[in-house]
Amino acid sequence: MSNETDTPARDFIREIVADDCNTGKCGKVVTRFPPEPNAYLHIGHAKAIWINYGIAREFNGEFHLRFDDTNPMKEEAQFIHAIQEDVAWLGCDWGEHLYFASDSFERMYEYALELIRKGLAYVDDQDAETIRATRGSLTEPGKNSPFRQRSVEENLDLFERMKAGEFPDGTRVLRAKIDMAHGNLNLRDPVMYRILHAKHPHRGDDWCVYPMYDWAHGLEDSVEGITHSLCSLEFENHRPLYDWFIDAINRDRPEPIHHPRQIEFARFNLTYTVMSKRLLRELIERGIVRGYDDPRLPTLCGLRRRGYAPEAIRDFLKSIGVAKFVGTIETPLLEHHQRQYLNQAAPRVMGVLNPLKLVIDNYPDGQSEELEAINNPEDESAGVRNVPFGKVLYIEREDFMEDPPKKFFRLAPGREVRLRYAYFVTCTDVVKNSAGEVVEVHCTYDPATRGGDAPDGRKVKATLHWVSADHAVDAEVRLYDHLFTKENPLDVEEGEDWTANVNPESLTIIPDAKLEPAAAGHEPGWRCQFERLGYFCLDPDATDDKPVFNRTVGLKDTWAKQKDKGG
RNA sequence: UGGGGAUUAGUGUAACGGUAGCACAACUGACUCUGGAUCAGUUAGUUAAGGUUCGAAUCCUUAAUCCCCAGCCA
Repeated sequence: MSNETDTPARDFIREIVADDCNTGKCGKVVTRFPPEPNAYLHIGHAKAIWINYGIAREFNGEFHLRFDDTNPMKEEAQFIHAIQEDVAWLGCDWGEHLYFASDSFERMYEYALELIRKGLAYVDDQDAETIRATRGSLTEPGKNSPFRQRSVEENLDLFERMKAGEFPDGTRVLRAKIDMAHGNLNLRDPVMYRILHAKHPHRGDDWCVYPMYDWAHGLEDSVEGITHSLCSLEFENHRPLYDWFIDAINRDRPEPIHHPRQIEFARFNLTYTVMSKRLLRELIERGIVRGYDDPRLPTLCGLRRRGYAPEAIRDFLKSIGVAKFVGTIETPLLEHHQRQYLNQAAPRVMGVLNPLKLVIDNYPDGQSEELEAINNPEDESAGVRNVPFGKVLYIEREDFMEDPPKKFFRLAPGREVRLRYAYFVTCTDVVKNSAGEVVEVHCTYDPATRGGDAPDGRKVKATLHWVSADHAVDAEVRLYDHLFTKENPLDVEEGEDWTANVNPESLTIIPDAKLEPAAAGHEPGWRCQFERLGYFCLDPDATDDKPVFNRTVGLKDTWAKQKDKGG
């Protein structure tokens, strides 16, 4: 069950927002998620989305989705669609509030003109290299541009001509006139506009001067009436500039524009995976994974394909909290929330990954019957189904041992176990191939135990899942493990490639798993539990005659742990 | 030698001058027609040193460590 109905935790941002509401500093709370349409979203973005959406919802406010599309060199329309799909899938509804920063370009341009007229911005003819060279360093002040003292008229003229397309890319920029000696480098006459003759995915060829993030972002927030602009920690250094720009516009302005409040929170790292755009792209380009939606990736499309439920992702995000400490979350916490949710929500089914034939010698030849099974022991409303049973079955190879150790409760020669929802069977014999491997297990069954209980009250230590050989559906099953073998994938030897820790066994494909009929006939994205094995999700690669399942997450397995400890 | 942040069990996160709590992980045990789930329990923490105070994770001072910033990226 999802935890979403619990009272929300009061993190430091929610306290600030609540305070601003109580003191009348803001009316309706308005937040936003402002992705740049140049990449797929990952679980880290989900935190930002969930904080912004969650706060808007809790305070009965508004949540906006805004594309921060100020750099046509990097942005593509395909991401605009993919991002909307992911945000919607997460369950964050922006309603009518879909915006594009580029729709405000006209307004931003007018504001820029205002700054020029106030002598707070100037056109700089220096090239990028010179600007960088004169910015100074972390410990040394920068130098003023020789163009810093241009007249307002000249600046106005030049900026207008920049916009008109008179100058080639990179020849001029508009800069804010602040302080070339400021300790915060962002305040050393930051660039506001650069010339880019490029086709914009949303505005086409309308513009050839494009605003920089710092100039644009606060204005976007202001235009939309954002009250709390919640972003990640690396923008802390930019807040003084965010505020400076809006204050500069409002200086001597009869009608001041809205001034949102920026608050920063920490991103997080996840063990055994990477989240940076660059690294994710490299994994794909080098063929280490199949694409952005590879189920081993922490991208939202990857998690979706893997079978992660948005409800469970939200529970996870809630559980990690909101603070200013950049921590590393252990992947088992993410998995815990998937199990917790799926345990309530996923119907059970029986499937055998590594089939071993089991023949019931005293069961009549050619006979079969149907046995009733519970669809979800955690949810009575899920009802029951019939599972076909016969003389020849498949059981999990790991569920049989010819020479079992003490703590092994499952099937072994002479031992009686229960076949789930079916009968008690006792192992009487095994058949081996020439290599000495067990290829067939022979048993007898007790007809009196039909349904799974013995009338005489005798107990068995184990219950096995099984599939009738005559009725089995063949399926491909993909098992996933961590993409990296180390908690911190980037922990590599000096000089070693960063992919050195890629786990060669992160994907195991089982081409010939056997499933009960109820596992067939579903739509991609259908989630279920294979009893005793884990949660699985139907992959889009599935065809009509061959289902393909991804293992979302395994069940906890104390026997596996036991086994590991033993040797 | 600059500016901005951070630091509470293994990992996250609460405690807002008054009993350091919760979750995950780990470990016991109970129960079980999933070695799942559930239930009960155990281990384990305030970066350091001073100071203020009846009382400090919390306030002050100093130090240590870590993160971010020198794009015409966001």
